Amino acid sequence: MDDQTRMLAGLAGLGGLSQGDIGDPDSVRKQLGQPQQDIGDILQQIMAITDESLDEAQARCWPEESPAHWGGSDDPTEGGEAGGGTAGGGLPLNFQHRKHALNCHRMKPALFSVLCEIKEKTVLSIRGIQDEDPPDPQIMRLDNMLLAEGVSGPEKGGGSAAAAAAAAAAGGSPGADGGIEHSDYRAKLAQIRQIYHSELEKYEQACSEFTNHVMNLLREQSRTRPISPKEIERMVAIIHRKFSSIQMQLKQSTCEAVMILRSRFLDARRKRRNFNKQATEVLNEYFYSHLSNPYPSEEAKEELAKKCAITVSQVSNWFGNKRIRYKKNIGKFQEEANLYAVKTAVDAASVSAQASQANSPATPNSGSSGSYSLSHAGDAAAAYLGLHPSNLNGAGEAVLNIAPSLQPQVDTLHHVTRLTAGYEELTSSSLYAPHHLDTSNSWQDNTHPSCVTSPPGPPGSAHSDTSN
DNA sequence: CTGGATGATTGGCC
DNA sequence: GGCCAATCATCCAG
Repeated sequence: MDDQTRMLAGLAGLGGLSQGDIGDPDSVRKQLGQPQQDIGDILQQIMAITDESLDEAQARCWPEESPAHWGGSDDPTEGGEAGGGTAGGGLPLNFQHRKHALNCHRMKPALFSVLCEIKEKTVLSIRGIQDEDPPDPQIMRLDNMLLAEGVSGPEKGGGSAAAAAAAAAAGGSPGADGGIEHSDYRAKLAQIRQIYHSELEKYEQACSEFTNHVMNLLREQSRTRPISPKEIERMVAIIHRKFSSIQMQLKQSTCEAVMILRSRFLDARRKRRNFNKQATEVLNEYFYSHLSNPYPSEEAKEELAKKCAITVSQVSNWFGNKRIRYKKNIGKFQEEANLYAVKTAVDAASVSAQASQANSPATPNSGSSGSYSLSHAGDAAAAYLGLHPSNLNGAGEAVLNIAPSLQPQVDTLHHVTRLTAGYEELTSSSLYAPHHLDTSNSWQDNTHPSCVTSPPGPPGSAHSDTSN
């Protein structure tokens, strides 16, 4: 039998096969019988290549450097030559021979087309199972965050802008060491950024290398088994998905690193500095002179902030803390309150004295033009020195129950209050009426006296704020 | 080193 | 949105 007759016989044998039988090499061999032994061999070889493991295939394809060998030809038979040539380096000789023989065999195109037909059907069944999915919202979130933190954005500006914004948000006193910590933060952020980008680059490189490798592999295999371009595309998409999940891990850990860095460097609590003495004094003066309503307006807050060289939110924080801590333990603040009341009064006295000198003595309230007016002094006196109606004797004299060491200042205060508003005004005004904190902890309309010299503070209320 | 003081943050409420 | 209350994290004097 020459080649031609063998081929014809082979085709005739093949024609008798049903579609299902073709899928089974054993049944093919059974039906072909001994005379068509070579066709059975061919089939076996095809199946062997189809079942070829990835490692074997890799050994065949990977050494090639130039993509030129798989690009050109549409003819599978021609591909054998090209494939054999490219796979030359380091391949077992018998393998090359087998492959070459298979590719050159006259039966190969016929068998290949049958395989294509089968593949077409099976591919149809799996097509549509996995189509391109929408962009992962989580990875978008991570991207946005990295962009906002200045890690994944443009090289310059993003990071420092974010750091500056964070530093501004942290507030705090403009200490000299703030700059050092800030630059330290930027340096660390830049380090994270660098690591992130180099890792990202590595992943991208690895991804494209692996994609190329798989594409080469598939194209190489497509010469001996049917692989459509769509399948290759799908495979590439799968690879990209896998790598993007790795990228997401990288982004996640980068975000975590940035968060830790931020909390370490920019958390204001970690940079807390006590306000300077002057600032505390200014705030305390305002607080105790407005004890009836220690809620500074926006304008007052701004003014205090300016005076103390702190931010408005720090003023708000300070008043929030002060109110709550004062309320919790009035007894503890008694002495402080006395001191500030006296101080306020003394200040008022000096203002008043200046005013008296400057103006007519007949204008006793002329000193109220300062930041803390004389009415404040009266307010303070009423609030802290017990100028409650019940504490006034019949002659309108205040019965002051304060420490002996404060007596000189109290005398001054007496003087001041006589000079300025006078007891009548104080007692008839509503200044001290709302100074009291009631049991419901409301600052206004309370029941217990504002007299800080005899505070009814909760017995044994030992400052629960320091529970930590 | 320790405990109180204090500035800042957070969560709930109105 | 401002305030309160609880809490955290740090400062600082003893």
